[in-house]
Amino acid sequence: MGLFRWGDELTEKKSKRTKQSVNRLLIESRILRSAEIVFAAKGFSGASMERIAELAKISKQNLIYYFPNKDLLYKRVLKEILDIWIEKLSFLEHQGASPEVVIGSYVREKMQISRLYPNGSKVFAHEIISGAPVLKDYLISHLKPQFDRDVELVKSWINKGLIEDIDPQHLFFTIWAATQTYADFSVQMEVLLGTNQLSDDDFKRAEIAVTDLIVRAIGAK
Amino acid sequence: MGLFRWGDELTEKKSKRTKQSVNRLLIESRILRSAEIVFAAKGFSGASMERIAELAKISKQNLIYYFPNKDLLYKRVLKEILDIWIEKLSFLEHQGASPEVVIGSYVREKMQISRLYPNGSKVFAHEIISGAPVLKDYLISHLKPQFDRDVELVKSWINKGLIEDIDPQHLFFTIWAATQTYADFSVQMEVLLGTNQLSDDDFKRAEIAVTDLIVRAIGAK
DNA sequence: TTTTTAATTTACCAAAAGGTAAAAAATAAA
DNA sequence: TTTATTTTTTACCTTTTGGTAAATTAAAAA
Repeated sequence: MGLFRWGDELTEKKSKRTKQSVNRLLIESRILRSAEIVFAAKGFSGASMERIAELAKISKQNLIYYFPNKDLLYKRVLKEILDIWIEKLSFLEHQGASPEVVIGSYVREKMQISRLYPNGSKVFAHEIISGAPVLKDYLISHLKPQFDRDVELVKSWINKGLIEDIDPQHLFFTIWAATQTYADFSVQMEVLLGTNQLSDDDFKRAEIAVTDLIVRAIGAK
Repeated sequence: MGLFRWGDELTEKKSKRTKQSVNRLLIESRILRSAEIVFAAKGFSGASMERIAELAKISKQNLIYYFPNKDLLYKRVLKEILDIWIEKLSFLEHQGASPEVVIGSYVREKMQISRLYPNGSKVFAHEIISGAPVLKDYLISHLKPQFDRDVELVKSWINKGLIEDIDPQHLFFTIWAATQTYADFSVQMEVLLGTNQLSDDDFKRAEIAVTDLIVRAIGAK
């Protein structure tokens, strides 16, 4: 929670749960969902406050009442997806478990996030592709230390002979890419699989395919 | 060449190689390179003609003289990267070769494209993430048939017992994602690897890591 | 019921955007 | 050298954009 200082101020004014404040939270989350959709489709620069307001079914001026400017709204949307990742993607938690189990569950978790939060994932992708103008500091201060620790764990697996001698850093890059792509590039997949929208079944198959592939790639013994 | 009808008209007016027409080609390619950078950084909607012109060191009006509108310029940039992929990424060419060789060289080729044409790759990524408003038809008419053929080849490998029983479609998705990510998400990698820019050495290591990983994953025998 | 606070609407605005139109300058062809 | 063509510049124009300011309405607290 305290990880970010991004626009939380707005909602954190010691809310007693009045009818009004509940309604405010409702509207805010409707706005955030709309913003997520628009940012996912257009990136930060391409998104317009007008369009976000329209999707949220309020006026632009009213949107600005809830989120005084576009930057703040964008940061809040980014924060949401990062919080989800932090919550659900911890590598070190099951430190005792076997590599196969740890990596298997990590991959499955990330696949599920791609399915459940495709828009957040896309917003993140736009941000990184665009050079991470907003997130760079976060990547340095939070992601890198965790990454370094996770890499060490994989190295220890290699040293114990539990998995093949793989480059741990690039293993992570591949896992992230292979799972993230089910959110970001879903349109391409839909075309290639000849479907209108990736179904639960498509995702189930994808999850199995990717998990198997990665597990086989590390050569867990 | 005939694959696209996107703005080629401009350059295809039976050019005799006069000093002028050579200069024109020079300026056009300077513009295309600038456009690629701006589209890569901001996506279509976020890019401005003004900024592209500025990078190309001409006036906006002059830019419009060479490329009458933004759509056309965007399509030309997309066409460039697609042409490169078509030229360098043919799966069926070495049909006789072993799975390991075919997939290995495919992965290596795609990695090199990510290194040599990161901006084109990013423009493509923005386009797909945004729902492929421009490229959807192309994906259906050109990419899907090729994809289907490539999938059949992998299936035949499986049937002959040359590789593990893998879902071929998702294998391709993973290969694309794992290689593409070295263009699209390079900023994140730079942070995590603690470097300012991915070096040739980083790319060499990445190429080996990803190739090994995929080859091991298919369990080529 | 009156006063305070919160939410919404109305009215603007300056800057940036993608372009059009036409004149001026530079180059090539006759 | 004159004429035709290509390139560049200058001057505008409309629409969209993010945002301010203030008035109005709705709801909650005293």
